[in-house]
Amino acid sequence: MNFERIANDPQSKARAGSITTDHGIIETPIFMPVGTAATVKGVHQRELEQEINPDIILGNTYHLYLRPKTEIIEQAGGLHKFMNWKRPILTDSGGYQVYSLSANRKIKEEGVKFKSHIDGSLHFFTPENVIDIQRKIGADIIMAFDECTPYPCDYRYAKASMNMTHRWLERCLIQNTKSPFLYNYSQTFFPIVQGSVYKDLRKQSAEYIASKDADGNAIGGLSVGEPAEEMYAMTEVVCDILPEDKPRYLMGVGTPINLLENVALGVDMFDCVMPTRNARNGMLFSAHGTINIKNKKWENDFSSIDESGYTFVDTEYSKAYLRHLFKVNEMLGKQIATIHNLGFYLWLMREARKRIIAGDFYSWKEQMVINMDKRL
RNA sequence: GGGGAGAUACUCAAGCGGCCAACGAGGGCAGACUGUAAAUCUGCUGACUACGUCUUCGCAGGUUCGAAUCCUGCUCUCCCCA
Repeated sequence: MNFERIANDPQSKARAGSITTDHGIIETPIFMPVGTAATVKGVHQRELEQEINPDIILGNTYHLYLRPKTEIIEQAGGLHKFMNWKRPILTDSGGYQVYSLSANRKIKEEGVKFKSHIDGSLHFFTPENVIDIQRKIGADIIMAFDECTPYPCDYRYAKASMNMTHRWLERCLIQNTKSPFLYNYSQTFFPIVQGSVYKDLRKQSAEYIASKDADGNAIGGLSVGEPAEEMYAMTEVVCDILPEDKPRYLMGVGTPINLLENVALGVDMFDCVMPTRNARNGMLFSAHGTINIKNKKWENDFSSIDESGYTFVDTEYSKAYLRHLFKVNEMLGKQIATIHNLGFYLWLMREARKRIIAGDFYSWKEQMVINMDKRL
C-alpha cells in the first residue's frame, strides 16, 4: 500500500491524498460505507459501485467470523469474491464489539471472551487470532485488535485500557509479520490510538502508535457519546503527532459536520453506520440540513428528494413518495434513503477533496457547517 | 318466527361496582441513532383556562355514597334453529 499526498489546505490541516492498494486507488479524504455482514445494508453492489461509488468499504471481523464463519469466506476465496466487490475493503477487528457487546464479553490480558449474541456459544478473540481471521477474510486493510474505550471513562481505566491496547498491538504486529497473505494481493495493517478524552493519554498513545511506523494509523475510542468539541480536541492532539505521510483513519465518525471538522484537523478516512442506519430509520442528510422524511410536513411535498442529484434516487423520487414508502414500511423506502445518504456522504468527501486541491477548503467548510446544522 | 351473543377511544380489543380517561396491539404524531446484536429503540396519542378541571365506554332512564361494569326500556349488529 502506498499513500501519496496531493495537496494541503493552506488554512487548515486538511490534506488531499491517494492511497494505492492492490484492489485500486482510494482518493482521500474518503468516507467508507459500513458493510458489517458482507453487505452495505439495503444496497446492491451495482448501485454501490456505479451510483454511490466509494473507493473502499468496510466489513466486520467479529460478525463475519460468527456468520457465515471465517471458513466459508475462505472457501469463497476471500470476502471480495464472496460478496462480489472488486474494490478495496477494510475490516474492523472486533475491537468495537468489545465495547458495544460489553454485556456479553470479558476482557483479559490474553484476549476477550465473547458470548455469541446469536446462540450464546463462547468465543475467544486474541490479537493473534484476530489477525489470522482477517487474513482469511482478506481485506486490503486490516485493523489492530483493541479495546474501544467506553465513555464516560475514568482516567485510571482509560490509561489501563490504552496500555493493554498497546500491548495487544505488539502481539498483532508479530502475528502480522508471521502470517503470510492467503490471496494474491497484500494486506495493510493499521494500529489504533486510544486514550479516551484525556489529552496526555492521547498524546502518549499517538506517539507510541507513530513509533510503529505503520502504513496507516487509526484513531479509535471516539464518537462513543462524548461532546463533539472533545472529539475534535482529541483528533487535533493525535493528528499533530501521527506521521504526515501516512493516512489517518478516524474510526466510527460521524455526522457530515464531524467529517468536515475532522478533515480540517488532518483526518483522511472515516467510516460510520450513521448514513445507512439513520436512512433506514427515515433520516436524510443534505447540504442544507437533515430531514426526517416520516414527518407529516412532507406528505404532499412532491419536490425531488434532493435537487443536487448525488445519485439517481435524488431526482427520480419525490419526498412525498419516499415518505409514503416509509409510512407503509416498504423496503424500497429504506433502500432509496440509504442510497441517497451514502451518495451525499461520498459527494461531501469528494467535494472536500476538490476544495483542498483548489485551496479554498476552509471557507467552504465553514459555510457548509453552518448550512448543514439545520433541521428541515 | 324461536334461541343465543354482543355494542368500549381513529381501528381491533381488555375491563365486568370504587385502584378507569379506561390494559394491550395497530394506526397517528414526534424524538433518538456516530469502528451496526438496530428495516431498531423511546415518548405522546379524549378535551382543556393543564401537578387541576371537564366530557367519555350504543341511546334513554334507574339502583348506589360511587357505574364502562348492576337493573329496565329502546336502537343496531352477529350466530344457530325453523
